[in-house]
Amino acid sequence: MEELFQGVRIRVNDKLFVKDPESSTLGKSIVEISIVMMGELGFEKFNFRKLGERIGSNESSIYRYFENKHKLLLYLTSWYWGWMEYQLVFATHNIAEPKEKLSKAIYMITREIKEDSNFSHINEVLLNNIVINEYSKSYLTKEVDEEDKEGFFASYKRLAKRLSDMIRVFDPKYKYPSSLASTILGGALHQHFLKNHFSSLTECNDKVTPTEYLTNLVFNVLNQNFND
Amino acid sequence: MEELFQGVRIRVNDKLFVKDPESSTLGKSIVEISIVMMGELGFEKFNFRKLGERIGSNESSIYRYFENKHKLLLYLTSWYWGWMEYQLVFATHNIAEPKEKLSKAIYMITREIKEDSNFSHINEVLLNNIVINEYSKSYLTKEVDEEDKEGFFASYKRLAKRLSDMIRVFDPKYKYPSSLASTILGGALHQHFLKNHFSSLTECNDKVTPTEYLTNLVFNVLNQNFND
DNA sequence: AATAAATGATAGTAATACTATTATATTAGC
DNA sequence: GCTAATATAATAGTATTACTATCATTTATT
Repeated sequence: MEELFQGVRIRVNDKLFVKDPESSTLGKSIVEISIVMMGELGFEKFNFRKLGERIGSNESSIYRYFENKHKLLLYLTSWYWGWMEYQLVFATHNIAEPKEKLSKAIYMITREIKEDSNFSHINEVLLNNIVINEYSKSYLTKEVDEEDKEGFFASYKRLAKRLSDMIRVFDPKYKYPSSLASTILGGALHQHFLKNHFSSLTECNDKVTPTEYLTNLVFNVLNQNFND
Repeated sequence: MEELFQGVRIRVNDKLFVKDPESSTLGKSIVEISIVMMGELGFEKFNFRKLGERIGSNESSIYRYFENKHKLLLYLTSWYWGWMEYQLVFATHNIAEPKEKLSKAIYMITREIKEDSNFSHINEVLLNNIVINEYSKSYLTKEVDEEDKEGFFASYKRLAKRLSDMIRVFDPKYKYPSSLASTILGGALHQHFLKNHFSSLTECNDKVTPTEYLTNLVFNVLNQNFND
């Protein structure tokens, strides 16, 4: 799988940056190190001054790439969901059987990312943790509707659409494919968070994965005779 | 129901405040108006200076009640989950039949709060919206583990426990009662948010409620013969 | 009326989230 | 190899936030 990735670039809405960070060494290191630092400090304590110090660059130079840290978070998470969509499509495209296809999709979305694919300066393992801990902060804002109109959440929505389409194919009678897709996407992040911080609120742990829990959930919900 | 509430007070972990806001008029108006303003401005733009101006009081006086706005958010959401637990217990205590009991519990947790119970200075309709939009910010922090040890999330955990217990009673063989309870709690907030801001990601709307979706989900998941 | 407690007014600090300006380094075209 | 353009760095400055400290005044208690 790795080799094919070499030639692929994840597209991100270009309104999310002032200057494309992929277009220069500094830009790439802003993205690379912001992922490391946001993971270490959390979104609130992370800022451009600290990032500048760490990469040996000037705060003002970072502002030439990203308007502010909110936009940077949107960029990072958009990249992540775009990457996830690619992973999903790649992993499922040759599966014809609807159940197996959906099952694989759920696995791709709910698994813990454990190895960096190394095809770019972006570490997906670290980025996965940022998504778990910070993603909801990117849309739980007063600006969400405007930003949605600008297409800032497009990659997430595309992914959700693909998943709900697979649900529809598997069980055309099920009435809530979009809601279920959202529950899988949101629920996976939430279960990963709970297993790390609120273990009493979940059965998930080292042995029982969010994948296992959510796979069981989805296939018990779907294809029932009493979808009423 | 209303009348009984008159004599009840929702208890909140007293480490969440410096001085009990229930103990004075100023304290109550801090809580009351912070709910209004946090709803209007969102958590990020809300601050103690603006709150002080609005209630005609001094910023420094507010700091005598709450250390900072993060603690205030924890206070408000703890109150909400404590109130929700009370509502849940009250609404289900006389139901013996496990399915009906669980069904009622799901309704209580997932419904849209539409009327203020008027038994205090706290408007539950507005507070419900704050919980939908801001709750996750209260725990998606680097301090979550310490704060959990201090018991700041106790009321949420108690509620989750009650719900998972009802799931266990209804279907003792089901392997993920805690995870499912978390999914109901988190999923309900998420579906309400989606219906307001990302309608393409959910079937929920004015006609189809999150309650309907989640009730269907839970009873399809539970009591299956193939819980494997 | 005396005392304590609560609140208000004012000022000040350190950090954040930028913006603007100018200087210097790097790169690209000729 | 020189020139011009572009990118980055350095410095300074502003408005706002998130407080803390101090002292004055109001309100409640005995």
